[in-house]
Amino acid sequence: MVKNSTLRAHVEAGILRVAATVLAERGDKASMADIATAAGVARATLYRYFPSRDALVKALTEAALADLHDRITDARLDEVAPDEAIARLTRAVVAATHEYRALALFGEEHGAEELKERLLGPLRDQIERGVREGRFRADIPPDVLFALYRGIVEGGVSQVMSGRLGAEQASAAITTVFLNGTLTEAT
Amino acid sequence: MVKNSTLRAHVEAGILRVAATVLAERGDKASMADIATAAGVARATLYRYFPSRDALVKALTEAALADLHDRITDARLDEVAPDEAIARLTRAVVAATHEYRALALFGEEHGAEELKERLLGPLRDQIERGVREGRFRADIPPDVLFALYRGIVEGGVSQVMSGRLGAEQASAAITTVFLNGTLTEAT
Amino acid sequence: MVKNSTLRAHVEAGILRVAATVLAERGDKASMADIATAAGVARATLYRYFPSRDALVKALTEAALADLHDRITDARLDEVAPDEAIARLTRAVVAATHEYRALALFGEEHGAEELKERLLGPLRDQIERGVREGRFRADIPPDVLFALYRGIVEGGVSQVMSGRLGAEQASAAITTVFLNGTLTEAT
Amino acid sequence: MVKNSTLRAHVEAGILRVAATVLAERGDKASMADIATAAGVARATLYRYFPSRDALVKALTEAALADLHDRITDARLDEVAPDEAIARLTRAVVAATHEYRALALFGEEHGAEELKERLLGPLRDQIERGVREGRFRADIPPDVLFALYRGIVEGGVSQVMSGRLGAEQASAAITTVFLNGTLTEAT
DNA sequence: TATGAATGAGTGTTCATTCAT
DNA sequence: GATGAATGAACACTCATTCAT
Repeated sequence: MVKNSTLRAHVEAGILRVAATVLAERGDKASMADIATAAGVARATLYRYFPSRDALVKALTEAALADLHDRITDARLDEVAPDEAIARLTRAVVAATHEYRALALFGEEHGAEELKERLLGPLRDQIERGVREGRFRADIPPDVLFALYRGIVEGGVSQVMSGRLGAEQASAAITTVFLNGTLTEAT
Repeated sequence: MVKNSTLRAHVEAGILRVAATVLAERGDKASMADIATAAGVARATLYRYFPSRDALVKALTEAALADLHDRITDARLDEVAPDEAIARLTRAVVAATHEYRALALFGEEHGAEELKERLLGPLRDQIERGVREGRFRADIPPDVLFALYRGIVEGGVSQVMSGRLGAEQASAAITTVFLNGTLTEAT
Repeated sequence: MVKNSTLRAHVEAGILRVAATVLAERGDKASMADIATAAGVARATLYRYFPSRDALVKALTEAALADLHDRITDARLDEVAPDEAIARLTRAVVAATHEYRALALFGEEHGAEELKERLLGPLRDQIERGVREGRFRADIPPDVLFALYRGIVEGGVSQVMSGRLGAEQASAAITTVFLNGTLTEAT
Repeated sequence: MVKNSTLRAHVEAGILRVAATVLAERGDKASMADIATAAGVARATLYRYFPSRDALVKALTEAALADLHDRITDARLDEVAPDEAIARLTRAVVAATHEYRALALFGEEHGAEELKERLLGPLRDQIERGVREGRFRADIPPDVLFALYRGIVEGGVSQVMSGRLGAEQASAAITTVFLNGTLTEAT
């Protein structure tokens, strides 16, 4: 049954989608029962697809990161200036995060370290490049810039997730505030 | 024993300090046992001081917010321009947050709503004032600016808490990035 | 599986039976762990069937009272003289109490007030009827007679539960002592 | 300090009195804290007088039984007929039980076995004597008569404790029902 | 001596996970 | 393959009891 693996993949993806939503809504205190119910399956069935809570979370993380990976790869970051690269990255991250409600991905929690590094890397790289090329201010260490950027992104995504902002608007706001700050010309 | 109440207050404060650290580190999954152990007391003793988990969290929230309240009051925000006000607020928030590891304060979770509003209010106010007075860009709604600001602050504080940055440095970075962005003049 | 609900009901009833015994033996200090162990299930399983201690006690109460209700209804009390009614009631109460070890039912403790009233009512009624009809002594208020009757029944049931007496013997003893006292004719 | 032991005895007696009340009201679920508070002393002080819960209960039991013992001794049971003996015993038991709220004394629970036996003995003895002498019905075993008697007494005492009946009335009702039953002559 | 403080051993309850159908 | 049932390992909280002042 060639179809089997495909079917299973579909169910898996569906569960992951639901799980992402539930975890985003109820936070880490969402129980497996909550997720199973929301997904319309029995708890034991949920365990058939993901043999443990960790496995589920890891799968969720990987899916989100894979999605993000694709978007970043598509962005051809090296072909544009660092600020445009930041703009593209921001759009990619906002879109992926919104898609998977996976805000927490940036945290230290869950496995998938290699994958995560593969993704956080480009972000870091672009900022470092910008500093190196003199486009970004050098008075703040790149690490800090990166941390602040992550913060802004989380703030912007939270606006998207609460429905107060569209993904495009949020991306623009994040990008422009990070790049240009909030003051008017007069500064 | 006049000292008694003071002594108790000291122990209480000590436990709160430890609890703040533990909760910041392990998150909501830190158990009362964890906190008690970290504080060097038996679980039952912890319950002597805070009769329930909620009471502990609430006390923690209130202590942190009261601390922050004092700092903000001291800052005389209305007597300076919005950007200087932001600078002072940032310093106050970073210091208080670092002191109490109370990152979560900005979240929606725990009670103490009135107090929290009393504190989030000034932040919001300053941003709105800045927009109104033409110091801050008007192309991004104040709400969004506020959310992004919250995000940057969280990012900066995380740097402080991990020891990679001093409070003063972090405050400066947060402020300057929020106000001026990351691009060099050439933009 | 039509059987499923029935099976669950059987298990429930079994647990209730055991719980009644344990609670009767160890009193209110019997823990849920005690009950679960006695029932041969894990504590968590006990909670599957009765989500809280209160729920268990309430279910137990209701089962016993329902049983007693049936027996009393079957007794057609109004069709016989008060003393025969007392005899029948006594047999019903002894049997039901023995069955469910539910001595405590007569206490004030647990919910199921309406049901309880439906059951204590007939007892009270028969005694009052007996007094009204001149069959029972009028020099003792019906309330008191009722209280004494309850006491005798509890005494008799304790004999049954400790195995020193059969239900039928106990019922007869209770009835005859209550109705005729312990003195020989000569009185 | 000769007075010391006397003073201590007074405090002890006072605590016992309060403890009897509290235990009667709240049952076995009354905590040491409850008792200490009701007695107006700190928990630790309560423990100074009674080094454990069991010790307190045992002391309470012994006090009640000693009181009862005195009353029974005063009753000169052997000098009167069994039915009069029952009447006197009933008055003694009701009074003592009411005094100490010590209904539970008849139970199997707490130590003080020898003392208890010294007291339950006379009750049993009188009933057996009554049977032997042909005053009490012989168709019910003395053990059972005794159990039923205990039940009636408990029922009557509960009326006294709830204030619905005076001790004298209750004693009379208990005695006459036990001896003569509830039916009118016509039986 | 009297007491506030500290604590170990439970209790009720929940939840992730396994098993039998 | 899907599910209801069962369970062990926590967790929040309580209480009888001990200790230091």
